[in-house]
Amino acid sequence: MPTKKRKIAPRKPRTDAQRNRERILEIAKEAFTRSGADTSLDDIARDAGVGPGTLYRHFPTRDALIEAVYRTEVEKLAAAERRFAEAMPPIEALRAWMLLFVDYIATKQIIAPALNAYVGGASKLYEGSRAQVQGAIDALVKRAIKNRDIRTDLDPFDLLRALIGVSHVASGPDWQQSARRLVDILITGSRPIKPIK
Amino acid sequence: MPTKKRKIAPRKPRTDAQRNRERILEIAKEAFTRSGADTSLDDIARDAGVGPGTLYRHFPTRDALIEAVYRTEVEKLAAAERRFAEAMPPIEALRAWMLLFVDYIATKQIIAPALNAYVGGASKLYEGSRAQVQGAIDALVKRAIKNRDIRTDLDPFDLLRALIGVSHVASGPDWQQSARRLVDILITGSRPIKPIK
DNA sequence: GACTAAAACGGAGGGTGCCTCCGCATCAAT
DNA sequence: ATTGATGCGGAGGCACCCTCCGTTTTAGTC
Repeated sequence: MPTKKRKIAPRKPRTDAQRNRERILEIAKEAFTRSGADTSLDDIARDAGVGPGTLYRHFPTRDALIEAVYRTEVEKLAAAERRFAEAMPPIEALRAWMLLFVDYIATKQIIAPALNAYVGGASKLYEGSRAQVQGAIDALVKRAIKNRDIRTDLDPFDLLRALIGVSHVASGPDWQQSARRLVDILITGSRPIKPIK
Repeated sequence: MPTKKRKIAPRKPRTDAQRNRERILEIAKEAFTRSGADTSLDDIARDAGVGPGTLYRHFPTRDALIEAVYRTEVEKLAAAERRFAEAMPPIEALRAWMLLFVDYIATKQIIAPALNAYVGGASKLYEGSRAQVQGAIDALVKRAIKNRDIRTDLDPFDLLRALIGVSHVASGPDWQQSARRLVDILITGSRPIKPIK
């Protein structure tokens, strides 16, 4: 059996497939950002210049497509975590990242439903990017705890949940200020416990 | 012109219309609770023993139907506010109501989308019940402020936003505990400002 | 360059849900 | 009993979802 690793050679992926995939992603990103996450997939396919069959072969479900679009965005968030952690004191890094998170989610409505699937656990599709976000907030919280900026028993995942909530709700005229106030409240509430009065 | 108030007499509403309306509401409540807010409306109509036309005449949009189903639930929340306010000290009443709110929303998924429309302002449909919820939390916060339990600059609407967020996300194995922790954080963060350190 | 088999394409079409329209049935008032 | 208004319901047009499969394109081979 001279086949070292399954079959003889894995063959090179076709270039047209690759091209189509990217084109669909690009169009989908626009469409989702413009018209929300329930845009017609047939429309997206048409705009991308492919048949519906092609779209569905690349992305079997709507969620799969959303997830793919969304993954690149998540990577930017993870990158911001690293940047902030280097440049600011722990508690400020955490605050800044939380604000960025809210802003990010709010402007790209695509993500909200996907995020809900995080905590809902309804779908296994988002596992990959969930880990990224989780990793980012874990790092920030751990760092802030080590610096005694926040209480030791804070579960980062709780904070993530609250953040998703806040973001989800972000819209309306003054949501920016409201979000800022809420993040402040969350951070204040996460400070080390000090008996009041 | 002897017509005092528009036309002569407003005529009595038809009994069959009334009956159908109630039957639709009943079935819709079941269906939404059982299968989520995007159950087929044609199905609901069929289960209620009426034609789709009848359903749509009574409730022109899906949102209108959800709103109607949801209104009775909101009234229970408002009632709870009054009960708590009488029976507990302000801060505890607020906490208890917040927990009830989360629990309530989480168990009846119907409501979540409707709540988002509150703050999103996308729809004018929920104005009525929005006022009820707003009234409840306003009263609780005002009372707690008067008692110096929480900071004076807290906007009740912010708290409502955060609550909706928390609720929206409530699911998964340990969401109950998570929600409790988050409500605690929110309340701690809403305490009067005391310079730390 | 010609050949071949695998891989990908795309669009026709069946299924389902949304919502409207309008001829017909039912009801309140007389 | 009559009548005009009010409500009923389901057929049907539209849009979207997703699949299936005959045709086209491509990578690897000679």
